[in-house]
Amino acid sequence: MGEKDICEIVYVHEDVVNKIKSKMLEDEFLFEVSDNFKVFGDSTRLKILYALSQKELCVCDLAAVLSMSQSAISHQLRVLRSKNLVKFRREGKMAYYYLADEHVVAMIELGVEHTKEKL
Amino acid sequence: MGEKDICEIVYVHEDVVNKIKSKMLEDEFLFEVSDNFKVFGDSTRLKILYALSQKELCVCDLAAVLSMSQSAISHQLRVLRSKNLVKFRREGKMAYYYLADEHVVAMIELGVEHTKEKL
DNA sequence: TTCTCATATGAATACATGTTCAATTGAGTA
DNA sequence: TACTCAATTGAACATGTATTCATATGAGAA
Repeated sequence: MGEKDICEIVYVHEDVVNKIKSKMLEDEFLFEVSDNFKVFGDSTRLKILYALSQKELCVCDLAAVLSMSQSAISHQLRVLRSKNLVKFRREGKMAYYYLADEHVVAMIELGVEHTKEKL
Repeated sequence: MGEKDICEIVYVHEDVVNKIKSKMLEDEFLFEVSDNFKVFGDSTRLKILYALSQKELCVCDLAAVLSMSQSAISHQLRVLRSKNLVKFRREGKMAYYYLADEHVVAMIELGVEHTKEKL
């Protein structure tokens, strides 16, 4: 009886727990959702995304705008690419990055809104 | 000339960079926004929030629903409290937690929506 | 008071992650 | 070919953070 490391069934509201459990989304799915939020949870990446929401920019421009090293920016762009939040096109030696779609803008705007409201 | 650790001004699109720089939001503000996203960027916290969006629950119920230790849940609830995403009321020995406001629900829903669309 | 039990907390551990540094790639040019 | 330079990449380092374990708190019951 009772599961390890968890409070014993005896004093849990078993019916409520089961009901909520049945309503919960898949663990794997919620993990994915949180993983998506995580991308926006770093100020460097958020700045990059916000800058790109104004105009497509090359890596070097982004480095200048954020006052950070090209390498640091490039590493973060890699993350953003892997999450399909940004795309890029090559032009000569340069790589111009831009936001993948409108969802990204919507997400940023919601975050900005909610943060403003709490001031 | 040129800033340390940043690509030299010579090959940067100086005009573009300055324009974007002027349009950027305050560093401090964007840091705060990313910090807010970060709270949703952990699956345990997201699960807690999602569970609470169904019904207010005590710590022990949450532990049972998530199949995690009471201590782990309590630590995360502390984070959620500090970010004003959840509130709680005491009833005897128990502490019933519930979502602080509708913004939390809206945020979760947006995250869920965006994640679904990418499948 | 003493005991039980739901919750909270502090320290320690383990793991994840952002940045730097150095080296590499690859496109353009001489 | 050799050279330049924007961008990428890998390894190392430092920092952050989630969970566990042990303990403390504090309310209710005996």
